[in-house]
Amino acid sequence: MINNLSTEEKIKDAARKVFMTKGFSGCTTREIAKSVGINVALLNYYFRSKGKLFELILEAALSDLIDGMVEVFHQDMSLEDKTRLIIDKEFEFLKKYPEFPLFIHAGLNQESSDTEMDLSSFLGRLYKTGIFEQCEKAQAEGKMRKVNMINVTLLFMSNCHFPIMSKKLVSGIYQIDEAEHENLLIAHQEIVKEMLINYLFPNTNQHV
Amino acid sequence: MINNLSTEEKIKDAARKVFMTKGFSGCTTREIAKSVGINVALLNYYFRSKGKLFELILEAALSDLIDGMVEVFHQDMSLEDKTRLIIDKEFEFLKKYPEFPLFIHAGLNQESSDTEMDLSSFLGRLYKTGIFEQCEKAQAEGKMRKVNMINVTLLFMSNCHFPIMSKKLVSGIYQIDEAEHENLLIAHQEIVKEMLINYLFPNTNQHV
DNA sequence: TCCAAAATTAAACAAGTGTTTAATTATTTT
DNA sequence: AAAATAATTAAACACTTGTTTAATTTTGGA
Repeated sequence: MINNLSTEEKIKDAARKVFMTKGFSGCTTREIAKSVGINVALLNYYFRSKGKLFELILEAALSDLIDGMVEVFHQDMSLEDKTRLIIDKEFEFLKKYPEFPLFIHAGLNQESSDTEMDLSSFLGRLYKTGIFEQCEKAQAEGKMRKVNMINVTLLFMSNCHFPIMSKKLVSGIYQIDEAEHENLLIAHQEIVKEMLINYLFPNTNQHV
Repeated sequence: MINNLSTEEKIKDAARKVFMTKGFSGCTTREIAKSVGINVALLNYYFRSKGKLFELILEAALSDLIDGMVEVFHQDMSLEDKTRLIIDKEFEFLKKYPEFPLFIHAGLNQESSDTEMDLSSFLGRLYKTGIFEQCEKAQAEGKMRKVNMINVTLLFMSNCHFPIMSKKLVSGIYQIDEAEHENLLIAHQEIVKEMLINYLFPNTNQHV
């Protein structure tokens, strides 16, 4: 049993990699098994089915997404600083794992399981950081624009996730190569930061 | 041959519907054929292979995307008005076809064909509208913020496409139902308009 | 050392996959 | 109306799919 967890973890790692790049129906269990160096039956021995394994990976990815936010929200800094930090961290993370957003949104639309995935637990984790109170207070004091928090979430995610997941479309239309697209993202990161801060905190309009 | 084009078109319509919701590897040729009421062989008779059919649908979808932009860019109005109009049109369109953005981006990452899809033709169609000159002029006159046009494109698409494609994630985390999400989008549409106009045209800062 | 439990495999299963072939029906042309 | 072409189908092909079964190997504790 010494290497037990290791095998299970190796399968999860391989599955994550394959599912992320090819999606649920875009790959086979044999492909995953092969990339670990094991038999297909062993995969089902640990995870019962392809669907169960996929759900596990998807749920873990979603958890990672929330973790990233929570880590920033939890800190003791101004909302402006949190805005900058979260955008920087998100861009940094997504550049490393560019398939992440597409995987999550396509994955949630995947009917791999009979029961819809329960995402309600994530809200509690966000609440516990106190970020909502901090925003509420700032809004009451007129320091932050009065925008519903779901809209705020949407603004952040839109402007961080989409630029990464649209790489093929954008670089295809504008005929730019890998390096140019990287520079595009670097510039965009600053644009997004300034735009969101200007919009959400209109009074604190000075540049950093 | 009287109903010839009709059958071909019926297959394309069905394929569009099925591919959009389930993706390339998420559906079967038999499923598409069945939904048209024809034999699988007939599908290949017209389109040679599943991959060819998919490419056709994807390319048409991309063309539609560009068409929507071109239609607005081509008109004789201020950049601010074009901004408002294009956001309104985009939201309206995407509410009708919410699978559209995910289909396009997942589709471009799909390796259904050996050759990468050529998107360079779309750039020409955008150029011919004169939108780039109009922006260049406005930027030279200090009326528009000096931002690379690719970044501008990214800002628009991010804030229009992402809110639609993230429906499952957002409504799942925040536990809101269909109707509430619809209201969320209505509010977001206005937020995006104001935010983008404020950012891109900082001098013309008064509200409409 | 021996044994039971766990880990791993080869092989098979039944169903589904994209695609093709050969035949049949419908339509157009002569 | 006959011949030729186009549209459509049933059936098969070869292969892949997720999953299971039964057997084998490895491992940990008595």
